[in-house]
Amino acid sequence: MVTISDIAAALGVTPSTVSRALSGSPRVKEETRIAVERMAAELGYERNIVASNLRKGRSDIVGIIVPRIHREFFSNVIGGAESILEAAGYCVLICQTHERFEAEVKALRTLRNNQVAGVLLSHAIGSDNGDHIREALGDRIPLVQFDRVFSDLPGAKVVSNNFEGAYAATKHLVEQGYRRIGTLAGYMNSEAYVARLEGYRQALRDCGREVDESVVFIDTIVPETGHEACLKALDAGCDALYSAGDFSALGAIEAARSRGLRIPADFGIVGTANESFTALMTPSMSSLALNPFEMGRQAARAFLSGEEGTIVVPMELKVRESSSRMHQQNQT
Amino acid sequence: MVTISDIAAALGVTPSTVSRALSGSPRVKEETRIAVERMAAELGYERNIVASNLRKGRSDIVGIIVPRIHREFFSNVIGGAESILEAAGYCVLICQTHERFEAEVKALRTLRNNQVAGVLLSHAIGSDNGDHIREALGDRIPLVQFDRVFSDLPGAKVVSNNFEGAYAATKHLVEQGYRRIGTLAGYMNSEAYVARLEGYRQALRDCGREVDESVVFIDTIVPETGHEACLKALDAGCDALYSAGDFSALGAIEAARSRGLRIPADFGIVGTANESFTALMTPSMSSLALNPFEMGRQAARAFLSGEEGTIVVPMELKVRESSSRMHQQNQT
DNA sequence: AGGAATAATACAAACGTTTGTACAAAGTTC
DNA sequence: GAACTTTGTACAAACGTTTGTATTATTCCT
Repeated sequence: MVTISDIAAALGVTPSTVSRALSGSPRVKEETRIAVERMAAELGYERNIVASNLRKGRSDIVGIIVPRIHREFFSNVIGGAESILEAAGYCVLICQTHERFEAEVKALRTLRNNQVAGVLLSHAIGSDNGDHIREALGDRIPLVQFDRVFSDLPGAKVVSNNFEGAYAATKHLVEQGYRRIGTLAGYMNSEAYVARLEGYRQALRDCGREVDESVVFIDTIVPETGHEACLKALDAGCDALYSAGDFSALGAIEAARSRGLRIPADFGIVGTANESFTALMTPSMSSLALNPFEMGRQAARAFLSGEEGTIVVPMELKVRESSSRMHQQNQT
Repeated sequence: MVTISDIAAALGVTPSTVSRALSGSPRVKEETRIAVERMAAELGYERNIVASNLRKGRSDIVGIIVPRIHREFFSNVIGGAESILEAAGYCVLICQTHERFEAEVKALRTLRNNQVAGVLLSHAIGSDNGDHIREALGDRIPLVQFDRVFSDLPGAKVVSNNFEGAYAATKHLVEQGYRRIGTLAGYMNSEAYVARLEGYRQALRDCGREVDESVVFIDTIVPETGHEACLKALDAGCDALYSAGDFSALGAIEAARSRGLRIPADFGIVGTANESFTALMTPSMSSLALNPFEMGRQAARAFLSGEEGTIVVPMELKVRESSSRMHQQNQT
């Protein structure tokens, strides 16, 4: 491996001059800089990033911690973040938590020990506060949270307008003429789900419906729990559900069908996340779309700019067959 | 930050002893090791990985280069690899190429400059040979290729049994009574697609059909190109297609429907990759399933073991509605 | 031209770890 | 008990870069 010392020796200057020349310091003469650059190219020099990082105390790596990389939402966030960070000269280190608190702690430690320049994080369901995050990162490593955020942590946050989105989805179900609308609410230690639940409640109130907590089903996130909760909802007289996730909605649809109900005539549902299968299944599933790619981009930009605010990325209600009782044709 | 020197000072030993104690060298007394470990814990010491990497000349980072992280196949490979590597104490640096040669070169350089311990790679469509890979990695950084491999490069390779899989898929279409079976063959600079095409051809021959190259459509990989190619295939009298990708198959189904054909009665299709939407759409799409998670695991294991062979991960034909003309009920 | 101000470079110390070699103390052998 | 091995530590250099300070060369002014 050729080092700056090799270049320095070849040119009869010192390594420090070479270093400054290569990093464009104004303290080296234009002429010298050109000579250094030419020699570097000739010798095939490439900066040893590890040594550079050691000296500078930080790296050009940005860590991203997500529950599961193969979830469509998260892989798109990562894709969006990467597109910005890569252009800014950073690279991306991915860690998965599999929704487990311990894995999140370990990932944070790994990133800190690698002296990452920053961390983009969507916390595990298993974490119910951000103390471990604050402790692991200290105040030297900037943090940007996205989607699932702890609002008491410092740093930028990128979220969807969950309240407004769930509000719109619920109102849509009301407008479609469904009588009794329950919700599959997800995990209550995530503020995103809490906000969606609030949006659901507010929409019902604003439409003159009463909010019946007996048809609010929490901890529903996978098809199995969605299925189970839907059966209870049907028993409680529901003819529609707003689901805070698409996978639980999938389970709910199965459940409704197992009772012989027609969708959307007898039973309506709107999911959340706009997973790609929602548009392709039959009946196609209405879903409250997140914008993961844009969230990733915003998170990366927030890291780069160092600004601390909360960025809201709007959601969009995709009305499809599963909730279109009134022959609306605004299918997406 | 507390360093080994701090520990050494606190204990009245030297940093070298602390270093050896912490890495479990037999050259330090059990007693000393315990004292060091206790003091390290007390002071909250954590090894500076960057410094360690610099000294050792390599890091505990494994780079993974994929065309697109948000493609289900690749994100699952990454998930599989990560599950093995994480347990072995490595972490994972992800780079995307977006199918572009230049981006692949840049990613390789980034990884090399970060002194990664190894690289797992599925090359971009835009790369038609592996010279840049060999050059970038030299013989110091081990390479494991998966899915899309250049067979002339050294190092382990993890592939699907593309030939046998495509053979089975094509034979299945024959057995379902389709008369004229074309193929959407994908990109011919990827050996995986070449092998699938060969499997398709061999199956037809073995079934006593003649291979008609005019219904072999290459460079079909997205819905749009699949759609277009399918129209041509229909014009050429095809009543079935084996598609080397699911997305092109999706476009093909649209195309067949646009001609008023019923699926699978008038037109049959089998895709490849078993993307999650294939099972959920209507009619559900038969697909030749890859096993990306397992491929990722195998690639990671190959890196860890350092063995050089080719590992074949079997594909599985998922027969669903889009090719089930004969009332077979082996739906998955 | 002599001195001050400025520009360009050299020097040297870090960053925190690992590891080859040297060294001292303890244990073994005859 | 002297010579020799074994065991445990200390010493010091190295990994390649960055950066504060010192030094030399150049320019500018009166």
